[in-house]
Amino acid sequence: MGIFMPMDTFTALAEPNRRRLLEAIRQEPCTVNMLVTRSDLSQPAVSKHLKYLREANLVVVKPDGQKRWYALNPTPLEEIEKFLEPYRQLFLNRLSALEQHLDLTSQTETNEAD
Amino acid sequence: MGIFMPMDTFTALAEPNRRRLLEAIRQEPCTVNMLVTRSDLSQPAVSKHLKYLREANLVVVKPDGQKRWYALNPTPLEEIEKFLEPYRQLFLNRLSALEQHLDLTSQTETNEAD
DNA sequence: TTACTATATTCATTTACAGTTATATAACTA
DNA sequence: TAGTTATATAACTGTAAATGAATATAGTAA
Repeated sequence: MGIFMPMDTFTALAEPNRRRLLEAIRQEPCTVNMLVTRSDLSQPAVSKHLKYLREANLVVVKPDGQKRWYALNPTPLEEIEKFLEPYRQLFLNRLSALEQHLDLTSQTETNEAD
Repeated sequence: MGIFMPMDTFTALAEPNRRRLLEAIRQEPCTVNMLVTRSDLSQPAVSKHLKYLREANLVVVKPDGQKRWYALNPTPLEEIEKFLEPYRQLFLNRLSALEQHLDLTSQTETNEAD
């Protein structure tokens, strides 16, 4: 009864099997059967995951006779990239925000004590 | 009575409210009440999301009297970063794998036709 | 002690989704 | 045409998790 909500990028990537399917598709366009063979999933399971990846716009399909070629559309991943960007600097110097905060705080307190 | 499975990084980030909480915590360490004020969530809701972020090891807590300071631990985000890396090149030249594949295919077919 | 503040947890309800089996559909082949 | 292949969908079951209300816990202050 609720309105239909297509799956977003983050949710689509939350499922490990979907990440593996996407990895396979990234390396080369795949038919459903190729993905069934290369995963340990049943054919309906693969089809259902592909449906979500389609909703998230992470893959595109090209029918070719009986087969349907699934190919990567990396564009939605930019959303993840953009989210991650402000954090990148942080885990590069590998110092937790709490440690940094405490360092800055004690620094400030030291300065104020001067 | 299944075994306890802590939430993984991808799943923790799949919830939009949790991403917003993490954004706030990234800018500066926050108490729960600060996060309640800055979000439109109830206190129990915030506490529950923080529990998941703790399980995913994305935040650390420092008790300070009644308050509990939540700070960012960016380390688990490297997992996302690592996953994203092979895709980055792809959405930089902004050409879907299917287009590339078709281009290469027609190129090859043209060559074969020669 | 009591009252108050900050935070966490429990409980009940609902929703989303993963996996399976069975079936439907469409394209191909003989 | 019938049979087979490739894929999708429906129905079902089980489980994780989102939400809200009520309660519990722990620290603080009087």
